[in-house]
Amino acid sequence: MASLRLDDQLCFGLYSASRAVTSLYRAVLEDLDLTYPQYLVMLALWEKDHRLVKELGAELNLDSGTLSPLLKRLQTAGLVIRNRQADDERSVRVSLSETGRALRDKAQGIPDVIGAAMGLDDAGVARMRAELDRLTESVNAYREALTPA
Amino acid sequence: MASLRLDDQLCFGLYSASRAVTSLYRAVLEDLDLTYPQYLVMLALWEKDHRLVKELGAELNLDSGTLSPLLKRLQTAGLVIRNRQADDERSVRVSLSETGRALRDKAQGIPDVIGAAMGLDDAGVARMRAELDRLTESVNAYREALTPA
DNA sequence: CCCAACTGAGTTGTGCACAACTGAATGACG
DNA sequence: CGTCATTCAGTTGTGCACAACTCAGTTGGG
Repeated sequence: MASLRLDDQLCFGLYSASRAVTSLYRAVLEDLDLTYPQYLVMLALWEKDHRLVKELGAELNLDSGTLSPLLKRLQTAGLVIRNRQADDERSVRVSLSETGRALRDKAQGIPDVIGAAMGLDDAGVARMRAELDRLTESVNAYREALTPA
Repeated sequence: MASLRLDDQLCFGLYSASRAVTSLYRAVLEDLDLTYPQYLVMLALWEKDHRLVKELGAELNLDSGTLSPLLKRLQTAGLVIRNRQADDERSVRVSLSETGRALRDKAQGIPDVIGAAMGLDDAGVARMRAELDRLTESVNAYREALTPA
């Protein structure tokens, strides 16, 4: 029987760590005028441009309720362009603008800064990453079993 | 030189894990009509009742901008009571109502459910918790060095 | 061919997080 | 003692996250 003590709970550690990292990103991303979720979208697009909103949602696990306004803000900032697909008018393709592509240079140093802040070597990062992925998968599977799909 | 690839980044793993766990809590806490941050406040109060808003903020790392409306909602729900301190009119003490204290019984089983969903034994939880705490501390120290306090 | 079911993006409403601010209460100090 | 800085809770405004919904577009079955 696990206790209700705050200190014992892994979830609170996770929640704290996630907020600490987001807070560091806030400071680091100030230069680029991006929020952390916006940065994640840019990362996805720098890796592979011209994606459907649906594809971005699948990669980042975000629904249209989060992505639509976020992408609208990125478009207003001049970083991305949105076009309805001709062959399927329901879909919207998101592409980097020239400015958006250029911003990648300014972002080059960010992963190293974050890595340094975490104080982990490559092996430590890889191990923790693997553990977190396993935990995410386990928790999601459990939740999906609860919620009748 | 770390890459800008989304898959490589520990931060994204952390972000995903945190959201997955919160999502599971959403399902589990539905019965109690609590959100996850509200549940954290209740945990803190079940552990030690009659706390100042400032103390809750220090324990949960939340400022008044988050806590004030959250506590107002808990009060509206009849779970807590807020009183200005007589000896220092700036401070507000938060106490459990009878209903709030009673809710603890309904919450007893939650940690075990979450533990089961994570699929970790006690040692695994303890180890991960320790790693996350170390990471949080490291990241916060780094960020505080960046931001001229 | 038609229509019912489904899909994809967007909107609305709620509740965090957090920065920046307000305003009252307290404390420090010259 | 007066005043100036600090402290504490609360408010305002922005941006996620997510549920629930809308609505146009597409698809599949009869």
